[in-house]
Amino acid sequence: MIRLFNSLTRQKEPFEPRDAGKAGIYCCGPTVYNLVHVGNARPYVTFAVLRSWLRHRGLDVTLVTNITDVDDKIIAKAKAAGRESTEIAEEYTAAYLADTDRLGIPRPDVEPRATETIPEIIDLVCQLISGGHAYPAHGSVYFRVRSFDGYGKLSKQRIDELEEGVRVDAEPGKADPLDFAVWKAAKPGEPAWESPWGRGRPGWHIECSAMGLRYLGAGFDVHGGGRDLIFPHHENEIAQSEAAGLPFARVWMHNGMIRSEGQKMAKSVGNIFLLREVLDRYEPAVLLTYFLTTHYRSPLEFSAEKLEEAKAAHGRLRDALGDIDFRVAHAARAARRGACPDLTLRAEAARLTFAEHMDDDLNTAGAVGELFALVGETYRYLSEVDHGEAPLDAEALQTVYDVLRESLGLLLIPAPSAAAAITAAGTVAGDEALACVTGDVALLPAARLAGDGRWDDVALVYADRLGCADATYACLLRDHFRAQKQWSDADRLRAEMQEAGFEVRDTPQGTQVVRKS
RNA sequence: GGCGGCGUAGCCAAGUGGUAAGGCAGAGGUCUGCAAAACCUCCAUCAUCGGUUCAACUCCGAUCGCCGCCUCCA
Repeated sequence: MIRLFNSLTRQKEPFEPRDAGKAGIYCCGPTVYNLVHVGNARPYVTFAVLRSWLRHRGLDVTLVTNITDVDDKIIAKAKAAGRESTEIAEEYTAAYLADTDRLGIPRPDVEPRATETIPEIIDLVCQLISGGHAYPAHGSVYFRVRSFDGYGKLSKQRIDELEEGVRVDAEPGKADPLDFAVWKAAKPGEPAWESPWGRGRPGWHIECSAMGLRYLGAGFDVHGGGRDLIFPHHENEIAQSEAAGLPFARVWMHNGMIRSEGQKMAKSVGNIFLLREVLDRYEPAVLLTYFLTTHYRSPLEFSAEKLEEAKAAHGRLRDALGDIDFRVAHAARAARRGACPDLTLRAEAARLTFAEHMDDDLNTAGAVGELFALVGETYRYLSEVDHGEAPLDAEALQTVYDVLRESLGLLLIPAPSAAAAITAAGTVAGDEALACVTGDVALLPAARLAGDGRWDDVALVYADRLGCADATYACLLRDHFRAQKQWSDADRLRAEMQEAGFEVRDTPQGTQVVRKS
């Protein structure tokens, strides 16, 4: 049973989709007036993983993430730059798509634009007016907060208390300072659409109501976004939709804030790190590991140290995958082979525990922890195998490998494929290795050059091989040198391989390489 | 002032009414031609103070500290 923490009720609840077997999720997307920063990216990752998990659980999931491409901030930015606001919107929409694509997570199923939803927005405003929940004034239309009994049910605020804290300058047409615009009259030069109230544009909030209802229908399953959107954004979305007679989202999920130097990462604070800058320095898998090793509702500190930690942590998982694959490939060389039912059971147990964590309000941190626990136990077992205390069970190892790989896949963390991560040194050694190496026409000169100590030329030959992610021949040659105790040659070759982007490890089964990340 | 959240080892971070997963870092050791990886050992009584209970870190209350929202904000 999947349980999700619902911000509306402040507790975990069993997830019961509106339509059996389906799930509709709406995740607040960007207002396109700036580049995406790390904090912005957290919900995108969170809800992509939620979709992934729900699909794994057999649900037909639709994830909608809006792109708000008409808004005061876009207009302000355009004015400041002396450009058209549509131009700004297009530029940052493209940047948003490009940057999030680099994260490597699959796109939402629907990515609607506010500007493509104007008719629905106008319809919604009309309904609100006819129901007495909104009123036109000076070409704008305002939502009458006090007309909706449920106002404040998400943020747990009482209207009277909000009233005291109002800091916004009262706009001339507003009947109540808390009322908010669902439609804004356009000033000259601003983007505008014809409406019953004159030319104008949607207010902030209304576009999400319209798009959520349009693509997922009334009473859809999950609405998500950053915790900072609870008020007023999400509160207002609820008010606008439900006052119009359309039940809105049934479960609200809010991710915690990313912090930098102890404060929320925000443009206004000025402590942002752009997603693209981070991705220039770290591969997506590292950033995803960083995000997912903390529960989505907890605040998360962002720093270089944290990323380095995530890199190291991810490295252990990646290495484990490579090591296990290597062992399976070289199972034939194990001193003793046989069944190890305990390891198989352990792997299956990990699969279940992983699932339990994921079912429990998407506890990715606990789930990843279980993966690490499995890795630790597998290494312990492997160490026993090396000491002759246990037989090598290639099938059990394969099961571990599969569990790790599948699990990472469900978390959308890229795991290197077996072929790319590791290339086995083959099943020959000593003279056989040399025969194998020299038997390869392309490598024949390399071996000779190596024999003559012409390492630069050898490197050139290997560059081709290594470039295509295949270090098999280099491994064979190195095994040969090691078998002949030609240590300086072996060391030199290792250096070349490392330079070509591989980590090199010596094992009883031969030279093992792992592509560096 | 109102609403909400958090406080677990050097750092990060899961978790539970019955005596604390995991990661990073650190110390020592094993393996190893060297290296790397790995393995072994060591490293917390869960902010503080009360209360409930056979039993609490986990429930309740108070205190202290930090953070978020109430204005744009993922």
